[in-house]
Amino acid sequence: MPTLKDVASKAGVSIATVSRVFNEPYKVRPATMRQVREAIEALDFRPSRVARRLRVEEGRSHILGLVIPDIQNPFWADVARGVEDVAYAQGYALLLHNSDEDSERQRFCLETLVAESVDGVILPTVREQETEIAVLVREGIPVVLVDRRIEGNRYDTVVSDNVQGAYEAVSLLVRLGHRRIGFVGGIPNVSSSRERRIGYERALADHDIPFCPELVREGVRPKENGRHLTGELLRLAKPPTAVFTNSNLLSVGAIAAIRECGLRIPDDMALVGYDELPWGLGEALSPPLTLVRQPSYEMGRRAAEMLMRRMAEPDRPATICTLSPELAPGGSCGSPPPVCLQNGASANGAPSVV
Amino acid sequence: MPTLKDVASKAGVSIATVSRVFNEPYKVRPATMRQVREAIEALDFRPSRVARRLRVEEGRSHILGLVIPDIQNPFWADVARGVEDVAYAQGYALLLHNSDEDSERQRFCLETLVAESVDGVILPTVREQETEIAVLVREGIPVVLVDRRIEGNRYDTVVSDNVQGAYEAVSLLVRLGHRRIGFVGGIPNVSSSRERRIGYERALADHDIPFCPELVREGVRPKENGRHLTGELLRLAKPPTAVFTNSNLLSVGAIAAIRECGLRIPDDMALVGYDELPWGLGEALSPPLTLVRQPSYEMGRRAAEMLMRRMAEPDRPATICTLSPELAPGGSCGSPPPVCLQNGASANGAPSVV
DNA sequence: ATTGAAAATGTAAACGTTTACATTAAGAAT
DNA sequence: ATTCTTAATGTAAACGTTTACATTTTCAAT
Repeated sequence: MPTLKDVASKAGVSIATVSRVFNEPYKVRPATMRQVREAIEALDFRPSRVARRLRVEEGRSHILGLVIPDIQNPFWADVARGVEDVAYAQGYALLLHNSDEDSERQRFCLETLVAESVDGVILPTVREQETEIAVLVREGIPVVLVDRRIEGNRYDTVVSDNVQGAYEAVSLLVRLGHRRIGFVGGIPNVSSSRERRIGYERALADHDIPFCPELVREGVRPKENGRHLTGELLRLAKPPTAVFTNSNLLSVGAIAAIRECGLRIPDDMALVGYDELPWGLGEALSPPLTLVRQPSYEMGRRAAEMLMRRMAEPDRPATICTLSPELAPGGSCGSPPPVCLQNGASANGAPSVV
Repeated sequence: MPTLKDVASKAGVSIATVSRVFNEPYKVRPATMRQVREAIEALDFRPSRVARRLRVEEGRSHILGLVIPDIQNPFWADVARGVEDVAYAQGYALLLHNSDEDSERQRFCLETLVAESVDGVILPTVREQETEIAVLVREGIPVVLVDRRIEGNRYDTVVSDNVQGAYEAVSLLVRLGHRRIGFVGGIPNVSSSRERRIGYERALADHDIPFCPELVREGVRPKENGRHLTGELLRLAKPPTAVFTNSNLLSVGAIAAIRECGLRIPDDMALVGYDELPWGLGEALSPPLTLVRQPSYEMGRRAAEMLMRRMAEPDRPATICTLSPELAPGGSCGSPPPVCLQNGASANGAPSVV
């Protein structure tokens, strides 16, 4: 691998001049420029990003870190793709880690990112009151949270309006005549889950339906749980007539559970999910799955853009970017839904939309 | 960010000693060790991987590069996850890029990886007769190919047996009585696509069914094409009675096309796909999708392990690792299939299995 | 106590850049 | 021609490690 020195001696100049060709081209005379360019070409030289990173003041290493729970979840794959696309557009490389919702692994990821002196990090936190982020903060590495927020709003964050999304989903079911609506949720101590539950309860309250604790099931690990939790609901003495699942994976589990019980969707059990199934596969089901769609790719893009902006202006105040989810009607909730997208005052007291 | 120097002065030793605590602990006296450890603890010091990377001889930078066409495709997400898991287990970080099947973008990715002086790279090549890899080879950076091979077998490669997979899928359709079987394939100049077509033709030949060119459709970009290509087949004067789609995405498109034409699966049109749908969603369809399942996660794992091994022994001969695909029966091809998995001599002349 | 070998530690160079500063070259103004 | 100003280039230090080599310490053997 040729170095600055090689190029310099080949072109008959000093290494500083070669470096300038890359970083401050206006400072080098056209004639010299040409010589150097030739040498670079001849040797097929590309500067080492590693050496550069070591020398340059922070914020210019041109690497971004992304830590997500699991790249196999299409929601996160979308986010990752969004991030990568803007990174690529700006010449940034992307260091990817899967945290697996595991604090220990997350700690390792973040420490690695610090040790690699990345310019910035995008991550959904594992939990509320997260302490791991401190590592980044201490090093002055910009962070953007995505999908999940942390109380205090001290960090740039991109979320979608989970309260609203859940509110609309549940309201739809109510309008279709359901009064016993099951809630199948994920890890309760991440903000997105909690907010969806708030939306659920608020929708019930607004329609004068009493809240019934036994209809709420929340799972810690999202493995087999969609099926398991839904199964519990179905076996209740007085089972719900509709189920609202809180993530794509939970929806898939719920479908399996409902089928296992020999019930039919939507005749015996109505279903509304959260998050799109990959490739719009929800539409390929029969009946198609009604769900709340989050702009996942867009969330990734925004997060990356936000990060770039923060890197440029480290002192700007933290902003929360709230994107709107969208109710995508299918047949899984019963008779085709009437117009239902309420675009009004955001249902919760979410911080300013950017 | 504290440095070696800070730790050294705090512990009252030289930086070399501190460094040794990390790299050659047996060379430092227990008493000194303790002091240094305390200083490290107190300052929360973590060595800079960047500086380390600059100094250390190649092959120890502890970063791997992964370039895949698209992380949003669950097949690649699986592969990526497999790679990341073994990387994590060994303390490696992972630099991820999406090439988008685009040579230009792929070139950029590889150049970045070189500039980051990664220890090794895992990639499915964009095309046969790939020239971009030369960059890596010239720098002596180990490469492992995955899913697609390059003629000459000069590189470590992990593939699944595409000829066999396609052969079994088509044979199944034949056994179910189909004689006009459509072939919907992807980019023809990557090895996996070509091999699947070989399997298709071989199965036809072995069952004395004439090959019919009009039944073969191959698309370049996998966007809307599953639907488009299948549509073409359905509108033929003499349409096929069954369709074999070559990737998960193509299968989804085919389902859409078949429905659009008002046909029913499997009564009016039988369907066998390739690659699992995410989360086994193929099983949630009605009828469930019959498909050839590749061990995608395992392929990622193997590739990463192979890479580690090559990094350890740069001079070992290139090996091709061929994994077996598996026919996963569903209802989409008609009446439940009889026993069909042929485990015999591999159908093609694939190189030695590792 | 001395010696010597082995173990522990320190010193300093190197890795490939960037950049402040010093030096030289190039023109413009006299 | 001389001087001055500005532009172009060079020099060398720094970034935070690792490691060959030099030096010091330790301690068993005499």
